[in-house]
Amino acid sequence: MDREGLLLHLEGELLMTSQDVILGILMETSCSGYDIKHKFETLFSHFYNASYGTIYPTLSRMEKSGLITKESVVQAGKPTKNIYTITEQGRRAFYHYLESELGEVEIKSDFMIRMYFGALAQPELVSKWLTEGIRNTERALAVLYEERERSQAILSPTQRICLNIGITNQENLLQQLEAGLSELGS
Amino acid sequence: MDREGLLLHLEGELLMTSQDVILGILMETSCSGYDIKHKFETLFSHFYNASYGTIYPTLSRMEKSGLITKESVVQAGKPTKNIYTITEQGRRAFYHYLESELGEVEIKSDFMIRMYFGALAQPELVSKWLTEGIRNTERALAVLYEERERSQAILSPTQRICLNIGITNQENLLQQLEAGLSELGS
DNA sequence: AGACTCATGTAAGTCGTTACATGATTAC
DNA sequence: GTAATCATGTAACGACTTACATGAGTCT
Repeated sequence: MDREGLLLHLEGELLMTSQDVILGILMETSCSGYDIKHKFETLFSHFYNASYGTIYPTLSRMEKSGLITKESVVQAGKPTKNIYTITEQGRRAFYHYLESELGEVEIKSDFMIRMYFGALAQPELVSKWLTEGIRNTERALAVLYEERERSQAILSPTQRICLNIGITNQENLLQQLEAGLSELGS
Repeated sequence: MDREGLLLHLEGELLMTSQDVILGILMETSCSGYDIKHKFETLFSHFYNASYGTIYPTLSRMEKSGLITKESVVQAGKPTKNIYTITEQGRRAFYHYLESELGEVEIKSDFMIRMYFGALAQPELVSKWLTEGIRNTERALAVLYEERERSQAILSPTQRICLNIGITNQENLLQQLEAGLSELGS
């Protein structure tokens, strides 16, 4: 009886975690936790982020489980840093992630939520949000433009797609926000 | 000594949570947990989501703290449902959220991460991701177009901005993905 | 004098997901 | 007969953020 019973959750989703992203970064070049955070804030900013409170404990855990190795580098005039390098086991773990099922986009946009409920707020508040949204988008675009300038020649084909998606998306967003602001202001 | 010490974290960020979004939904109309989930999957899908495992416990907590009231509605041929209605205290809490500082966009896109590391994957895998991405985007667009058809006339100005951003973003994404796929395929 | 960059880490707590548990009705 | 829709809820667990803690060097 019940031949299908007893824990049949073998196909659990196993979504992308910080560990997978860190493995990918270390596939390209060895990094410190600080370097990784910097990449999150520049290269990955429009599709991923994680705080130091995630990065450092994750790196420790990964070292313990043999996915990466640590090397302490003493520097003159700067704090000592820990450079992490991926191991063969780490590479296998990364390829395993690439073979796994594609996960959904997870997004929580406070700005869009406020826009949706904008009719319940005072018009000045909505204008403030739009102005702030425009400023944020311009800042994000500046980072992306700079990245394109700096690394266009060395980008892989898929990185170029990635960057194009980011840039066109932010440009579109900026245009919509500006149109919205002038529409509401009139 | 140390007159600035002793817990000076009075300006904690207090980011948007599910509770704020649920309050916003209930500002417009009373809903069951099931109805709220449905709204998340249609109206909010491209900028917010939450599972039943968040919605139901949040509704219970909100009722206990007096932000909403519950009414059980017995239905013929369907399960009994709990309809939640916002209270005056709940309205105040929502206005308080609207006055709070605008939070950053939180985004984790497995798809974009894979694109970024695409050079490390086999070309067929990348094509599969792109094809899947195109399918997902088309599905999202269909939902948005349908929403525009159904409710264009009754949308508030900011909801129209919201919908325009969603549609133009997805259209742009679709275009970029298709361009990317044909570029890689050749 | 103050701000920023470089650099690492922990502790407490929040927030949220997944899987489990149930079950009638309707549509194909 | 099988899938989808309608409907609610809990328990275990995982992932992540914030605040705290420290500190030298450089730039304005």
